[in-house]
Amino acid sequence: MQQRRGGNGGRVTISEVAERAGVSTATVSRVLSGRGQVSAEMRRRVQHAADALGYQVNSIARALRNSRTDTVGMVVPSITNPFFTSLVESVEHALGRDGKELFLCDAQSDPRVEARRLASLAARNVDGIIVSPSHGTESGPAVQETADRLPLVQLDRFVGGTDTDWVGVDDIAAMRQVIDHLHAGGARSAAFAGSRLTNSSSEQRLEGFRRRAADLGMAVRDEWILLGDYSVEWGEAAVAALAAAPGGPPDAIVCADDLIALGVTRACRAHRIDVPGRVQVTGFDNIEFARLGEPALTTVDQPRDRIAAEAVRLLAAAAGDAAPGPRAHIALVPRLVVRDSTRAGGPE
Amino acid sequence: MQQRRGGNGGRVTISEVAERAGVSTATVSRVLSGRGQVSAEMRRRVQHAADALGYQVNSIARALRNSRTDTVGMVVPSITNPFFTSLVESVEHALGRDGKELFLCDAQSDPRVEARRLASLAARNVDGIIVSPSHGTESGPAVQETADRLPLVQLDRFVGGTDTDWVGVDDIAAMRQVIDHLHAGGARSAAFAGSRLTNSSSEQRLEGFRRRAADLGMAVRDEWILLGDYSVEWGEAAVAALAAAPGGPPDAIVCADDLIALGVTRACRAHRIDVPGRVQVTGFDNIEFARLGEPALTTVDQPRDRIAAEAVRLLAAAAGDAAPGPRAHIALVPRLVVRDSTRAGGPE
DNA sequence: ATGAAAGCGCTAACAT
DNA sequence: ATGTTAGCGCTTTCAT
Repeated sequence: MQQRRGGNGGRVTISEVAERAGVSTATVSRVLSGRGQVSAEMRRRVQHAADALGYQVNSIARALRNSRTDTVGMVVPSITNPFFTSLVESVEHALGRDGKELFLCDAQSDPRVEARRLASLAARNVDGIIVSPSHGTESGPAVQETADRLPLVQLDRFVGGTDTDWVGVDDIAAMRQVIDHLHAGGARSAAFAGSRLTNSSSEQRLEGFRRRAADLGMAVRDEWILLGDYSVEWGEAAVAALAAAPGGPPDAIVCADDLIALGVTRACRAHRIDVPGRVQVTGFDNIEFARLGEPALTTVDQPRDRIAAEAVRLLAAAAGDAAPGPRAHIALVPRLVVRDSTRAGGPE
Repeated sequence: MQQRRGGNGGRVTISEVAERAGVSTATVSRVLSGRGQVSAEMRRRVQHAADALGYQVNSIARALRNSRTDTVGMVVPSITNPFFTSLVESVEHALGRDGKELFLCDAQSDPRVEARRLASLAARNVDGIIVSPSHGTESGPAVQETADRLPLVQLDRFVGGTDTDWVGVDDIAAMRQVIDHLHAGGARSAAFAGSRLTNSSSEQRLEGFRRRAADLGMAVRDEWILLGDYSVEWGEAAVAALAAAPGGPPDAIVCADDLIALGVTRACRAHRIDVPGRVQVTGFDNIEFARLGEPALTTVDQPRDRIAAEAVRLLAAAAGDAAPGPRAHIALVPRLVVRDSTRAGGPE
């Protein structure tokens, strides 16, 4: 076992390797970083010495020198939200193909924490930042400041008043599919359970819901627009409110994400409201647990791998350019996944 | 808006601040890092210049100089497993109190990926590493090598043949509680649905299950020990196997984690096996979704905040010491959470 | 109290 | 093809 020494953690440096191999540090560097011309013999000797000494690069030193870290930072609103973790997984895969690593931070749904995380990622010289802003307006300043310093792309959510790349889904189009499906299943009135309008997903989804419901002449009462947060608890609370109202709940409850929908279906069971018989319910995101609900959730599947790939591509492009180039806003159209919480069968 | 320049991302350095304030870089450093004696006047001037220029430390440079990064690395087997994400959340909180940040990596349940992540964390000079090893034996070499270089504590899972600190739960004691509860509910035979024995949690939990079931004279047939992976799918598959066997499933199915248990209860619904009437089911971890199962899961609640706090404490202690000191293995006794997937009511 | 200067480990001109 | 050397941005002796 190796003994820990010095402030360095007892790390072997290239000069030790150089000394042992009887060459200069430059040669060692050339061999180990694989750049420049070195003879086979030198290469062998250096490699041997490095192995014998158990040399590992110090990427801090390398980063200082290169001002590149091969690391991308990512900030998500909540690491316990399964949608974001699967998005993280997709991003990691996309990054892996470029030999980059991910430095993940949790904003704890708090713009102040988020601002700290962004600053600290910038201080650590990450090569780029992927952020899903936790707040629709308050996240703005920190996101913009960060974007002014290094490549940044917003993912899924978007914060107003910022000028950056963005990749996400077309919430309006998604909601159109949802409402059409519900309507085909016989729904003539609908409620919306979302989060307080502090982020773009929620806003856009509500907007899409309103628009298409109006198009189809579906009844949407003001007291059926229920805004809380992205959580199971909130879904449960929403049903309690809906059930208590005179006339009972509408024909459908459209949820802004699957967590809420899971809470809604659970509460419906508790309140003995048949789903989808009495009320149809839809989610959004298609997290793994969506299919486990009772009944399994009809929901909108987000193309996470594609979203992640586009984000990584934009970042790489931005890193290459000297000048900031024009911004891209990429909205992918998601797909409706029909399960058992809605009455299947369209017009045909 | 600021323009990006140079290889540096156009960052302001202390020499620019020094020049503007008309002082030396040493003074700037003293002011900004809050160390050393500086007159109030100087402090003011430097602070002013730094603000005007929008100075932010370059933590790469600082880290190279200090060989300290105030960052802790964490590696988990799977970032999509809700148990690990909530553990991450707890660790972040604990770290936040020390002003440290977390660099989170996903091992994708693959010891080779895990080894790469560990090496890369070490290369980035994190101050310590918290790892939940993905494999019971194959994770060994990489974990030990890393532990030889810097403070490391294993969390939750433990890999054999390593000499490091560890914090987790007492799986044997936990299983004892589970089996006693099941037995009190009338179970006289039991199956175990876990993961292949490639990690300590699974091994220990099976061991605890076997021991206590034997103590109480519960029937445990070999074909009732079902080992797959920690996933909902595996839980579903396990029930299919159990239901197909002559005589049908045993009185209880003990699961090594909640994901498996969620799959088990779901499959029981599909197979019209009443839970807890015909079969009692238990989970492990108490993830958020455990209470959402149908029926809600009886499970073992892991004291995540406590586990995280102990881990951070051990890391801090190790960072302080020059010599490696004796190892600590801290096993916390978890608490059984009784819900609807078991027949409640103990002996009394 | 302040400044000059060395150096953390690495890489890339620039020599040879 | 290989070596010499000058820094990347910061902190910290050591002088003054």
